[in-house]
Amino acid sequence: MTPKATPMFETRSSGQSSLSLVLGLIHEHRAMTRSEICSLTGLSRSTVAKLVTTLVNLGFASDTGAEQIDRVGRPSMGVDASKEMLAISVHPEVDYLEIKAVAFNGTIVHSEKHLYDEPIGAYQAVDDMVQVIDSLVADLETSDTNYRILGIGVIVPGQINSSTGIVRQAPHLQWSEFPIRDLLTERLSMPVFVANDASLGCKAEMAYGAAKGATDVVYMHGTSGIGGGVFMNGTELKGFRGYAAELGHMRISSGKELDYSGIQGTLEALVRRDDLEAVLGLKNVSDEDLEIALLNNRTPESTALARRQLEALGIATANLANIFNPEVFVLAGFLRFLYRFDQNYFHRVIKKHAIPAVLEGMQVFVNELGTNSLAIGASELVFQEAIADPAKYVKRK
Amino acid sequence: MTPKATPMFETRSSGQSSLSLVLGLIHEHRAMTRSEICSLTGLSRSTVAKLVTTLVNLGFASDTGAEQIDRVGRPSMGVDASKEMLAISVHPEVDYLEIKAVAFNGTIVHSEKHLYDEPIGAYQAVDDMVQVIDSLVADLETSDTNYRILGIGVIVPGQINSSTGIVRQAPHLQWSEFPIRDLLTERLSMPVFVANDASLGCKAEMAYGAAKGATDVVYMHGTSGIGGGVFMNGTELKGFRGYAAELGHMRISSGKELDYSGIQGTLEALVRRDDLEAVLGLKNVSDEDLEIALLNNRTPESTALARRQLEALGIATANLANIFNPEVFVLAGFLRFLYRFDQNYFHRVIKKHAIPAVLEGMQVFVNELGTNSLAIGASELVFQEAIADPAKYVKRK
DNA sequence: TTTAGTTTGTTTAGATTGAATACAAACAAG
DNA sequence: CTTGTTTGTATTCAATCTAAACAAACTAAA
Repeated sequence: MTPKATPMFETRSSGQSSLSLVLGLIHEHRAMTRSEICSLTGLSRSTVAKLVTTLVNLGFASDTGAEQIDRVGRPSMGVDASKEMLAISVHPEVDYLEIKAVAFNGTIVHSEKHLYDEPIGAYQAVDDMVQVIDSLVADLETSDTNYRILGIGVIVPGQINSSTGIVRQAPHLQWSEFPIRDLLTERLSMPVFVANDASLGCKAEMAYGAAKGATDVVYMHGTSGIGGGVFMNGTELKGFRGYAAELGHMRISSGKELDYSGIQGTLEALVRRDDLEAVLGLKNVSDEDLEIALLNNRTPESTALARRQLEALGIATANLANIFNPEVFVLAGFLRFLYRFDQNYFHRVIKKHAIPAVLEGMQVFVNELGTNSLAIGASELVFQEAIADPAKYVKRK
Repeated sequence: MTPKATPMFETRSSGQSSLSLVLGLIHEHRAMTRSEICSLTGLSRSTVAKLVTTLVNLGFASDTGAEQIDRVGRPSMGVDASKEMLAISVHPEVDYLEIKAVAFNGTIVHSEKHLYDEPIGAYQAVDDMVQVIDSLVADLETSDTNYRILGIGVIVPGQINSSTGIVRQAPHLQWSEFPIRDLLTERLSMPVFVANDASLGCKAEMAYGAAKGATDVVYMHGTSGIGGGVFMNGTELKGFRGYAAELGHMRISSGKELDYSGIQGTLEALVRRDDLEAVLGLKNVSDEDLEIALLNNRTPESTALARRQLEALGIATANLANIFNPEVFVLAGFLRFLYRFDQNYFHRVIKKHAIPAVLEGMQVFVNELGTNSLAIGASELVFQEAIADPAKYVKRK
């Protein structure tokens, strides 16, 4: 008997089913009525009824009574996204490890942060993650609510090969070639997903923040370096190996400044948080403090520097506008207040360097979501997987 | 009665059906056996039999007898892509108008080229297109073969809004804001599709040329300016309004040279075909002649210029590698022989400016397809639409 | 030549999904 | 209390694809 060849394509039965479609809508809206589902999906009432029942039985949603009032006709019954299905987000950083639990309806059920005095190695970090998650799982199991954990989403400040789950390079953590996904999967016996921090920030802003409703989004996040996330036509730009959207390394000038990767004239080399702190006489301050100082204590020097950085950022933005023709541009991290320092100047720079057609209808926003943005993005990694194949996740006894 | 709200999503019945899947495979392979379809799609033999029968009845494919030999087992029956279903490609350029007819199995059935002594306006061009197509259609109707024309694909050297079919700006043709799709649809009563030339070149190279099999491809085409096409994860990068992939306008230097759109330091301003011609003492020569001159008559001046241009092209390529992490990079037009002038130098520049991870496994190729590449790309616009909904196209009597 | 084994085509009988229809239920406005 | 509107539910029907059984067409080996 010849081994059956693996099909190149997915056939109907395993494709995007209506069950996924409805579950995705419930997750996105947190709460909705059956009739809303009908009109949004175009499915018939009988089909929606059957699908919702299935989802309730699987534990992804809960039936609420009829609640709508003040309208002609029989009130439609409500469906809520589950409060019990959870994703756990894990965020290792230079000086802390943050763990949160996010429910399928978007609420943050749990949050803890462990500070480190000194940077720890990759293997030590995994040990710590396992320990914290194990004890969190134990807590949740004994809780009154019947929680069910669908998986883990790891937020990594560095380059990730999304298909293998290997951290290729995380300069600030000083990790490299570290197979974090497999290590965690092995020790936690749960699905584990790994992604870059900027890409998760973008995902979250698109789902619930500044870029809500947009399908073509470019996101830039300024921390020590500049990370990027790009979604085109609603799907993430990953590239061949998953290293796409390294926007900070884009070269825009012939200058000789080096960025964190030793490359000349790049965005990251020209727009530096350190330089902004230095010109204001600060060091290692929080984003909040830096924002206040930058916007309120304007000196000729700080203005000149901010202008120079805004020009570089504007040229980069114009380049990205020419390349991607995005609907929305989101600036996060310190780029948020660099932008606010002189929005008008920034837009003038863009206008000078982009072709007019791509600027029509393009909007620039700063991030809206705050501290929970990355955790929500990480939870989406887990939830989207569950949404794609809800039948796989049976309700726990 | 309330008007039924338009569904946001497509439900199963209108989604990607197995019929489309099989038709797409037949189109791609030109000829294949039923059993190959089974193993590639994972569909059962009975389903494949039914689907193929449907496609043959619709006229998209023709049954061929069992032909396979020298293997154990009953020979599988063959299916050929139709030789009678046609797409017509239309290519207006500064000094000519080229019309070709491409069959569903990829063969070029007809080709004609009309030269112009002087540039003609957009409306005159449409008049000419209509006239040529009408007479071509009349010819095909009276032919022995029972041809059926599915639609028209227009190749435009300029920016296209793909959703509205309006030519936003075609600098060489001197067209702007020209609703070419609607004008042609109205006068030809056939489906008309319009796309940018570089994007079609990329599509063709991916389907049948240098980038065959790749899903993440960046393509750059050098003519007078530099056009680009990008496909990520198998789908074209279009952006919000369809103006994405304007790669020639990417800024990579702080120099003051202006490109065709009056923007400083862009790729298009630094890598110019005119300059190559000038340094070799040529003017308005064909790509073939320029290639021979450049590669064979190397002078210190031409070498210095080619090196400068290769450096700019390399920096741009590195930028695009960082942004897209493509699997394959395709260089077409005069970039083809600029690359061949000194491949090693080009690769050294890339290595210097790109982060190492994105270069792993990335391949640089020159275009493989020749003169018919754009026509094949344009025919794909038409055929992909037919493949998506084959039942819509009933067989002509 | 015969026989066994392999692969494919064909027929038939389900399984699954979702639409359409009809009817009942729950509401607002007269 | 009636009418009109909207939603939930049950039943029927159509479309799509699988699975299983069997027949057909081939190779290879006895």
